[in-house]
This record gives sequence, structure tokens and C-alpha cells, in this order.
Amino acid sequence: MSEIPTLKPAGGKRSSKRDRILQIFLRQEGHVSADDLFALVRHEDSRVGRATVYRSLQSMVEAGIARKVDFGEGRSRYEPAHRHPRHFHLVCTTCHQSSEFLSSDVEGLLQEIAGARNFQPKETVVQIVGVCEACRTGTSTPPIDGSTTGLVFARDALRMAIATEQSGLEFYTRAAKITSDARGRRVFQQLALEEGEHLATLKQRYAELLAGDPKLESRPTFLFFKGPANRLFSSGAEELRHGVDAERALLIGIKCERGSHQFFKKYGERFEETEGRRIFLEFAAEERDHLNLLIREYRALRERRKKRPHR
Amino acid sequence: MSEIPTLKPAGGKRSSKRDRILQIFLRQEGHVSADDLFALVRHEDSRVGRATVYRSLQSMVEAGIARKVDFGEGRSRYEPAHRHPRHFHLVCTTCHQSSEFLSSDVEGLLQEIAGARNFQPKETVVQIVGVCEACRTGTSTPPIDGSTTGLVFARDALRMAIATEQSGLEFYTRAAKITSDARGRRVFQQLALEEGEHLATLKQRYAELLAGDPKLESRPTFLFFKGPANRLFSSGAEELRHGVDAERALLIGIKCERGSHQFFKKYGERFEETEGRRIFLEFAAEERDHLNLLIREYRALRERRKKRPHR
DNA sequence: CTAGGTGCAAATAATTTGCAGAGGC
DNA sequence: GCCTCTGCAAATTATTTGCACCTAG
Repeated sequence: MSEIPTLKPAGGKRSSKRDRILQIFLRQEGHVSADDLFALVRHEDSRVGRATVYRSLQSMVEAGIARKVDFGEGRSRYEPAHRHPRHFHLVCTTCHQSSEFLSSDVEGLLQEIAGARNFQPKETVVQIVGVCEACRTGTSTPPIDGSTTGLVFARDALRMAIATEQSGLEFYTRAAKITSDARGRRVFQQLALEEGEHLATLKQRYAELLAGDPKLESRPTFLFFKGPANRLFSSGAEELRHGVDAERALLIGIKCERGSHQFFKKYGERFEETEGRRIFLEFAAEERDHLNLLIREYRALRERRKKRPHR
Repeated sequence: MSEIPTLKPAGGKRSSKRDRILQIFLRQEGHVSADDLFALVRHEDSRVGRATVYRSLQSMVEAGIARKVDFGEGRSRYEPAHRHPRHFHLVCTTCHQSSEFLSSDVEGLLQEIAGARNFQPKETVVQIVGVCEACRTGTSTPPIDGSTTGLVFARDALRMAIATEQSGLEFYTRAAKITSDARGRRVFQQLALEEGEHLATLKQRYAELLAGDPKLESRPTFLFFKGPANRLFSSGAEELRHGVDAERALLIGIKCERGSHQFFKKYGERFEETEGRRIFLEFAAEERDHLNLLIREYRALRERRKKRPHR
């Protein structure tokens, strides 16, 4: 029964000033300081006081629309939180730009550590402070700041899903080839077909995403992960190489789909309402369907086996 | 040819005031704000100005004696850096205490990410902000703050070394049992003996460390790691279970010792002059000796084999 | 009408700086 | 005696608050 963030705080009045400030804040890219925002607002409406900007920012943070970040400059900066995943920062001390990234592995480790110390984490701050590529070499790689994070996050989520799907396809293709039990083979063939179709859908979606921004593909990675979901299917396929029966193949498939489902579900739930989140959750659902199919099939196989004991 | 931090900045004059401030700062535990320190200094010598404290802190940070930390309170805090490992923080928003920890895995991941983005890291800030155990449950676990970090770090380094040593001992004992080649067996026996002796030394040292502070053993973990060094020997021992010849066993041993040596060396070098650093580096040297012995033995074995080709 | 929103100016709070004088080398 | 350090007070910077006024519900 937690508070749902609204633009209108409980009992608050709609105010054109506050709306205007919010509107200007949301259209900014990157990380604005209170004073930056004040200047911007003043530019459009000179009858706004500095205090109002501060008060608006404060209520936006409370409402969950903005996040306060501190890059050690002696003043706070603010970034839009709405439809924008939580993330960490690379802070350049030379150009004072900051680029965003996320690592599921770092998040996981920090969570474990907090657990080990019986600490209830509310927020995690991770900053890599140093000199960015552009400042060091003169080369200008587009930084990942607030303006592009949403898209890049969606791109990386899709890449993750596509990679997993591809492993899954390989796994089921191989499993179908190996399985001698006719019905088991048909299940694997069906799953391979489904994965193939879904893979095509994902690739289509990836292409559409790229079409919206031609530079999107070349932007640096936002979402880093080496986590477990990554290698589930490929290690499953590895196991198949040793030669297994239908029952064993089904069990391996169940393990893979379960791991994959749980990872994508947990990861999707972790985020604000973003395209990336949607991709994760849809993919998790897909994996859950496969998981259920495999479990049903596994039970059926054992049932058949019970009736007709091993030859 | 980097600057060696001194108490006396180049061209600076020795000043009793500054010395006094430094002295008082270094004897503090935990994280002091500029004003805390000012109050403390005033307590002993009322003829000191606030500005002097600020200027001293600034030069201490430049000299590498102090580290500036920001817990988002709107003011900076300072912690002694001298003979004190770099670390991350758990920041409690209720009691405003902050506890220290370190994770070799998080450090490694962040380093990789910086590399992938061509970012030159100078410093990494990792904070888990939330509510500590004491504030949530009333139970008071001693926090790891500046006063105890050095000792706890040494304790954890020793624990890490002991665990690795124990895995090594198991590995060599098993290898000696398995190896049929007489000379190879003798090498493994010798190594097992050495590991056993060294293990005893480490345990002795651990006991001595604990004797200095009876509460030390019960303090929470400072150094978290699940890294590769952890499982090297145990996975090596696992491989032995499948039954291998002397040559293979030597190769596995080489892989283990090399990984272990590199990990401890890299990790030891990462730190300021602390007891923990010394433990890491000594252990790394030990592993390097074993590595060399194994390599020598491996070459000798191949030499013998060449002369007397496979039966 | 009334509670909350707003602008202005003044207050706070952390930190820095200008300057005259003190003190080590 | 020179040059840096030091204390004090004033300046600066980011942010908050008091208060009279305004405006939406």
C-alpha cells in the first residue's frame, strides 16, 4: 500500500508555476543543478523565484519524479527518475560531464553485502570518478546521459534477450536432434520453432528501435552483465554434448528456463516503467510458458514410463 | 617518479599548529567533519581559527594523509588515509554512522566497466545508503569504522590466505596420493608438507592477531570476495578426482598457483601500507615459490619422458 | 474563503579569501 | 628579514525560511 507518485501531492493545489518548472525539467537532458534549472525557467518566465525552483525540485524528489545526485561539486544535481532506470555514474573531473551505466552484477554483489551486514539498503551510490575518453583523447564518443539512457537501456535489454533466445534456440535444436523418444523430440522441435519465431520478433523489434535513432547501435554499453542468465543455455547445450536421454534433456531445459525466467523477472521488476522493463518482463513471461510446457512434458514422460517400465 | 606524500609540503614550513591539528585528526576514530575537528582542536588549544583547520585538512588531503568523503549531508567528512586501506561505505540515514567494507569483486567489475568505456578511473565511490542493523533491531553490532578497519582488514586477509592454503594442502595431499611417478609424488609430498607448515604459521599469526583484541573475531566481515582465487585449488582438487597422471597434476598445480599468486599480488599492491597488504604480498611470494618449483618439476618430467618414450 | 503556492529578501551553513600580523628558517 | 602560516572577519556559494501576498478549489 505504498504511495503512488503523482504530480499533485496529496492535498496540494495545481500550480501553473510548478507545472511549468516540471515541464522544463523533464525536457532537459543530463543532470541539471538547481541553478541551471532556475536559469532555464527564468528564460521562459522571468517572474519565478529561486526558492520556488528549489521547492519544486524538493517535491519532485519526494514524488519520485526526480532523483538528487551528488558529484561532489558542492551542489546537488537532479535527474529525471520517471520512466528512467536507476543507474550508476561515470563522472569526469575534467569536463564535468557524467555518463550513466548499470551493472546487474555489481547490484547483486552490493545486495549480498548489505544482507551479510544486516543492513537495509534504500539506495546505492556507485560512481567512477576520473577522466573520460573524450577529455583524454579528444575523440568524442557520445556519452550516455539522461537523454539517451531510456533508449540505450531498451537496446541492451533486447540484446540480452536476443542472446538468451539464441542460446535457447541452439539448445532446443540440439536436444531435438539427440532425443530418441518421439514425443519428447516433438516437444523440443516445437520449442525450437517457437524460439526461432520469437527470435525473429525480437530482431524485428531491435531493428525498429534502431530505425528511430541511427546512432543508437554505436552508443556505448549501458547495461553490463556477466551474470548467470548469460550462460545458462550454453552450458545446458554443453551438457547435451555428452549424450543424454529425453528425460535428462527435459530436466536440463527446465533448469535453463527456470533460471532464465527468474533472472529476467527479477531484473524487470527492478526498474521503473521503461521500455527496457517491458522487454524484460515480456521475455520472462515467454520463458515461463516454455518452463511450464517442459514441466508438463516431463511429468507426462514419467507417467508413460511408469506404465511401461524400462524394457 | 610520483610525489611521495610528506607531512611537510614542498617549500612549506613546519608549523606547530598544523602538526597539532594533524595529530588530533589522526587520533580520531571514524569520519570527522571539518567542524568536528575544529571543535576538538579548540578544546585543546583555543587559539586556533576555523580557517586554519580547513586549510590543514586541504593540505592533508593533497598530501594523501586524509581522504574527503561525502555522505550527502551537505558537508564533507574526512577519514585518515594513512596505513588504511581504500574502502566503500554503508551509510545509515538514521544514526548517521557509517561502516566500512570492501569487495574485490565489485572493484574488479568497476574496473572492467571503466575499461569498456575507455574511462580512466581516479577514484571509485560506492555507498550503500539505508538503515543499519543497530537502528532497525536495537541490537548493537560493532560497526567497522576507521578505528578498527586496519585490524579487521588484516584479519580478513589472513582468513583469505588460510582458506587458500587449506585448499592447497588438500590439493597436494590428494595429488601425492594419486601420482604414480615416484619423483612427481615426492614433489607433491614436499609441497603438501610446506603448505601444512605455512598453514600452521598463518594460524599462529591469526591467533596472535586475535590476542590483541578479543572482540576482533566477532566483528563483521570487511573484505568480501567470491573471486577466482577462492575456488582455484578446490576446483583443481575436483579435477584430480577424475584420476590424472603426474604431468596433468603438475599442470593443474601450476594453474592454481599461478592464479593464486597473481590474485594475491595484484590485491596486495592495491593497498596502502597496511598489515593486510603485507599479508597479501607475503602470501603471493609463497605462491610464486611453489609455482616455480612446480614449473621446474614439470620441465624435468618432460625431459625424462623424452629420453624414455612412452612404454 | 482558505490552505497551500509564490516571490522577495533575509537567514543559515559550509567553506573560502583578504589582509595584517606572527613565527619559523 | 623573508616567506609562509595564522587568525579574524568579511565574502562567497548553495540552500532554506519568514512573511506578506496570491490563487485555485
